[in-house]
Amino acid sequence: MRIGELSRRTGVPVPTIKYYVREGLLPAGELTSPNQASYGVAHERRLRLIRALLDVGGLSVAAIREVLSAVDAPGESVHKVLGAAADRMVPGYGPGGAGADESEGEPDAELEAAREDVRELIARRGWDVDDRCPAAEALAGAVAALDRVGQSGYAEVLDAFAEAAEKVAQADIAYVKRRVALDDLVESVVIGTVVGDAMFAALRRLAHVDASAREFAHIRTHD
Amino acid sequence: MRIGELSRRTGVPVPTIKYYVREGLLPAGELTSPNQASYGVAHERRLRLIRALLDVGGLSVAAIREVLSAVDAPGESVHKVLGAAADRMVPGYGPGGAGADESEGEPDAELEAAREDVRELIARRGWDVDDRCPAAEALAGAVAALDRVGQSGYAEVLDAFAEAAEKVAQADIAYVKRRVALDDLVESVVIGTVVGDAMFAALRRLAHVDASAREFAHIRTHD
DNA sequence: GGATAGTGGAGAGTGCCGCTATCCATAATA
DNA sequence: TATTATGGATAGCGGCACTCTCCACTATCC
Repeated sequence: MRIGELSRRTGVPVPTIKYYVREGLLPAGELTSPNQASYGVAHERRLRLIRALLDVGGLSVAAIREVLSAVDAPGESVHKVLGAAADRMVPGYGPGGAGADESEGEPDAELEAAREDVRELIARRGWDVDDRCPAAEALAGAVAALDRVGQSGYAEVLDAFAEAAEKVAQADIAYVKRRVALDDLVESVVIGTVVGDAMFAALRRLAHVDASAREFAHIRTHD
Repeated sequence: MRIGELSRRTGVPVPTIKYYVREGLLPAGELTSPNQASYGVAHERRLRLIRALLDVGGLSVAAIREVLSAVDAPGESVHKVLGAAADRMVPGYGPGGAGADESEGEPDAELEAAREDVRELIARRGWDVDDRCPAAEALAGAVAALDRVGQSGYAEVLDAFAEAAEKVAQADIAYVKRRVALDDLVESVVIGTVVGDAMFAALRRLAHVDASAREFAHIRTHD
């Protein structure tokens, strides 16, 4: 298959495919002559993955490159590869911490308190995770943001959220064990993680609307 | 309080505050003389909300403007205001549909099938929800993406996700009913929705890491 | 064999977005 | 009085995800 057909089958414009190749998201086609290359189903599959990560997951091109390099890294334990991929999927991941500058400056009391909350939560649930991994940092960042905005009481729901997250993670793992071959495992987890976030967020919104219809239909706002 | 102090208390640079005022995210300060204005705690609060929506929620400035205009709209039923706000918090929300062009072109079989799945799910759960609202469209978009990437079997987990989402939504509502005054209700729901998404995503990742340690510690990848 | 369309590769350009810099006349502060 | 801060407005910047343009060449159709 040449680039034009790859473009037709995926709906991605030819120049965009070339751009992805340049950016290292997609391997180049196999050259059959100096200016002729052929692409296979692996390219098509990878291209669809890229678009899903981009359009549904909202990852940046740089983040996708990182994630894919973890997907393609060979010969480690699955747990380690999954961890490496997961780290790179948290929004705001980058070399040297969770997006913000941090290093020097005032101590940031909310963030420190939030980190402590997160450590306690992890201990309470008996999770075998590093409390300084990107996901834990992201969680602390969210809790700190609630604090700063005067909704610190919202931390009360953390345990209910964690309970639900465990259930969801169990469903994720069960699906992967049931249906996915080892070769595709990491890729499946990546796509499941990223578009699963979007799915869950949408479902939560639907559940909110439903609950709000029952609770707030006849109550009016201020003003 | 003048703009400098507002800046110091929130950590937002003065030019950025001016920019938010220009963009209609933040009301202007009350003028005390031709070039002197005073800001109150309401401004500080609103500014922190903006930063949380921007930094943690990843909303665009345009989306924040939309959401805030729903927050400030007076005199409707709470349910309607919440619905309006919720609609605007869906990633990719905009005038005329879910981000993509759609109108004309090929029918997009995956998306249609996914919409049908979503309708069935909503019926199955007995949710009192419009199946064409932005959240339902976003869900269909995610399901369609899974389909396109060859993970259509992932729809098997939809019910488990929905179950968990209901639990989370119940916790959200319980929190709001317990702790929030009517005046702050919409704002609290907005912040809870947006940073709750980030919290849940982080928790799911932590639960994944924990589960993966148990399941995949000794299995190696391909290559 | 000749016309037309498509190709790989690479650099430059585009449009949007969230700021940031600069300027100015005026006002607060030391 | 000298310095610093302010409101308001316009212009510029850096990053990002493309998209355009150009070129010599190749494939394909008649």
